[in-house]
Amino acid sequence: MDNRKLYELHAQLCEAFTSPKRLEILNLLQDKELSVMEFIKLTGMRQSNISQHLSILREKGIVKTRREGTAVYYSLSNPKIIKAFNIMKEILKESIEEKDKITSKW
Amino acid sequence: MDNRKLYELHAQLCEAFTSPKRLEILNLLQDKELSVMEFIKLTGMRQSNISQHLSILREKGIVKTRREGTAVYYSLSNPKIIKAFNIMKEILKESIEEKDKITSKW
DNA sequence: ACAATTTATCAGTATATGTTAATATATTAA
DNA sequence: TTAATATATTAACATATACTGATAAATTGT
Repeated sequence: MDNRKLYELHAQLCEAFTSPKRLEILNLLQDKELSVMEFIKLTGMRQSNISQHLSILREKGIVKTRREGTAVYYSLSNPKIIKAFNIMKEILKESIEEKDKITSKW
Repeated sequence: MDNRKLYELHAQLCEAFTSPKRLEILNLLQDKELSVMEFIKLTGMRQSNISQHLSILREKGIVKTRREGTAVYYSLSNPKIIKAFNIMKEILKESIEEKDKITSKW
């Protein structure tokens, strides 16, 4: 595939991860599926807001859905995403440690 | 660290990766350092635009700089970011393959 | 068919982001 | 000090995003 096209897709994927709320949602989905009602109880977010965030994640193919009665259950399409998140968290940790090292010299 | 705070930081980091141009810049920095002039030659982007993108990457601690005369050389602060990118690319590849599988049934 | 429950969508508003052209700053050499 | 070169910053504009409250749609049980 053309590199420019790949950067475009990669960038569009990352847009999903620029919201703390969506990251919270994805972290809750690490090892289980959840319905919208369960998200509301666990996060305290508004129903419309949660549905919107889930809709964004679904559009991008990051989560998939399964209906059971009136409830819709969400789960990760590709659990590999957790691996990417863990690397990001390592980077954040190292970045914070680096900052601490510098400020501790003052 | 508080989870909410971590999601906030993680989200802010990912904002850096929502621009195809910044991803192109970071990919060029995979194994070498580059000056702004070199970026201009390699990408064809405008000088002000490249400086702005580099500024965003530097603010977020993703790249670091080294001055040599009038030239400023940019390089990755933490090469681990490439590992995260590679996982993302795998996910994109698998996502595309999945779509192909579905459409080939029609 | 109707009510209750759960989820999705819409309209409106506020805030954030990316791009360009112009200008400012920093460094070096003459 | 001045000119030349490389980089950074700014202002202006256009576009995109997030949130809320209200409403619509889907499913189930009576």
